[in-house]
Amino acid sequence: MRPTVHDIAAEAGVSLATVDRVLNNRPGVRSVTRDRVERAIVTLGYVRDVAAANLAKGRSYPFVFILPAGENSFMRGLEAELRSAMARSAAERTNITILSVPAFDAQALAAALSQAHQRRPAGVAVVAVDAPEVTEAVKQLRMDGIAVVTLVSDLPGSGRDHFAGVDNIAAGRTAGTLMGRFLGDREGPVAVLAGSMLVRDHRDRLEGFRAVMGEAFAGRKILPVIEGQDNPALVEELVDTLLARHPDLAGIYSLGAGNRGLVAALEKAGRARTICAIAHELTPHSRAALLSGTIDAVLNQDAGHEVRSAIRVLKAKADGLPVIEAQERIRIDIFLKDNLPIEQA
Amino acid sequence: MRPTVHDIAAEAGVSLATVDRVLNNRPGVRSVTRDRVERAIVTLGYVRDVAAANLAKGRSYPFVFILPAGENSFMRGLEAELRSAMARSAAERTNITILSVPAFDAQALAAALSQAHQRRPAGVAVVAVDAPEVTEAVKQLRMDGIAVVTLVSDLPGSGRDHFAGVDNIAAGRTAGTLMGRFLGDREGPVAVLAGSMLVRDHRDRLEGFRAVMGEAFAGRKILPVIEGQDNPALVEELVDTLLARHPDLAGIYSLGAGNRGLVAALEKAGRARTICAIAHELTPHSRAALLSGTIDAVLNQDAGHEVRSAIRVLKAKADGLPVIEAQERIRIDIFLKDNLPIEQA
DNA sequence: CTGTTAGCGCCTTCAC
DNA sequence: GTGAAGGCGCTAACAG
Repeated sequence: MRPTVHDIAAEAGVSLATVDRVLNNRPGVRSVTRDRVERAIVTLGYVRDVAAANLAKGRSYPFVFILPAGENSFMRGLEAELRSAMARSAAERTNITILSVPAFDAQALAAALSQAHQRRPAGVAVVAVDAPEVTEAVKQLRMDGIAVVTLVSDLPGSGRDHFAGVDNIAAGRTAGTLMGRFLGDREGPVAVLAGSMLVRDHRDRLEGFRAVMGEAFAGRKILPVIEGQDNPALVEELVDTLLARHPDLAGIYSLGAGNRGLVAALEKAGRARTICAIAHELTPHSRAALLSGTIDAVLNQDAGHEVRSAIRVLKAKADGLPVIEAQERIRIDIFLKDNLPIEQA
Repeated sequence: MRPTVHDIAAEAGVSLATVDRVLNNRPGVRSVTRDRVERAIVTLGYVRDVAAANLAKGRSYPFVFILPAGENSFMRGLEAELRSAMARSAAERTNITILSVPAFDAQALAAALSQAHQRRPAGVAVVAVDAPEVTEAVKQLRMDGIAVVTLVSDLPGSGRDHFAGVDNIAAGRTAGTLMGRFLGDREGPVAVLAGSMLVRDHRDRLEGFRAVMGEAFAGRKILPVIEGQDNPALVEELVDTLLARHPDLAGIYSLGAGNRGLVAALEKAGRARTICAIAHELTPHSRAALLSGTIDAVLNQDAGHEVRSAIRVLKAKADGLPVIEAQERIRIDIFLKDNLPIEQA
């Protein structure tokens, strides 16, 4: 049987209360006594039963999650994952509130952050827009000891505790390698379609993509970036124009959302099979387009992992515990039509 | 505050013990009483606190894991993951024993299974070899109410409770699509290198690969399968011969282990960059080869996920609880040099 | 059939 | 500074 607090108390010749004080390094123990207890802990190889500790504490963690509103399927999927995490919140002793803000709107986001602040939560997770007022709002939270995790899109320089999202430079590089190799010797330029250069994740993907294309496929021409605001209708319009203007277009890298518009435009023009399309985020639409062959590859970040990681990290930070960064790293999934995961209910 | 057993007892006008009996559907409750309790559970929206239940039960789960011995990096990585799960076993109330058997040896595996049987564990996880004596041994375990999960390589028809591994037909298909697209118009045949046709996972990958090549890249010639027994030295020898015989070889799909040998042979022959190589399992060797460009893509199954999933499923089966199959599905990861995960310590 | 009681391992008053 | 006692939510004897 593994040792318990009783065993330590016996071994050290003190009471349970004292052991507990040492365990949670609370004040009120002479350092001699503390030493004795710590020695007992080591010799017995004691490991605290976290479940029992939480049970006794009855602690719960109030968190606020701030997500962009709108039709964006990825974000709606993320919200669904969050809601299913909330369903488990009884068991996990977490208490989550969702705040919704217009996409790409720094002002609104900053306001939401201070609204979150007023609730005095133990932690906040936010899909960041890279702007000074947002950075400032995050700093305010941190100054009040509230843990902050950026989700999906980062905000470096804000002092956030952690970023729960993928390495978007690497994601852009991955897209570049796939594009270059899938195209092979085929002639023609490649277009890049982004949501907005206001968010860090899109900027990073672009940087990675351009870097690889420059290094490994230097002969390939990259057209200027098109910004579709993650809005399917706008994306469709822009791609219509693009296709009309470039009859020799060989590939499109869509690094943001709104892929419904991309797919519609490609199919309408009858160029779904001839243009190599690489997009981000597995949604019902991108999945269908992958299966039909309109999209050739989808890079994905697992929203469920991101949400669960954010919650784990917020808990750890709230308790002042260390985070094993390597363990919280979110992978860049590559999906072809052949390795699609089973559709969830 | 969420409702507890006390609240239910009060609401239903019974004692704690009765509530507990209903909760764990143990016998000894009149159906009228049972109904009353169940109604209380629903009206109060009660959710059992699993942590507290486990604490009270003090239950622990003795499991046996049977793994192939040998140098195979993937299997050693799997074992490492298992050992780190064992390190957490205090917290998870699990008690794991590892049994090691020679690879691809059905006799030895069957013997190990009955050795595991004698320990009367709550569950057994096994990397299966597809042979009648193994199937029989698994059936024996199941007949004694011991849960059995196959790990990495499946054993259909054995009545195992669950398979913790990837869909290897899909993995083979994925490799096929990547190979076909990476090669593009480039001429030349493709070779397939397997470990052994005795294990199900290798057979399945081959099937998927051939299917896609036949459907989508029908012009491409596939050479007869080479079996390297997952042994680097043997693989190197076989690939040496292969390369000598086929100066026009365009690609190699290595669907088993022993990739050290493959990499050595390709580099020795100076054909590392001209032949498109796709392999399985991310190990220190395949990672290095991916970075150097000798291997073009690696398909991976996350050994950590597999181990943790196997343990979760064994626990659930041991408790007679249902398993959400979709949630235990193991993904097929695709790695290029650009999206390699950070190296773990 | 049903209820009482005493823990599981830990934390938290409140005395001393 | 330290200790004793009670309780977190649930389960498991053991009585009735």
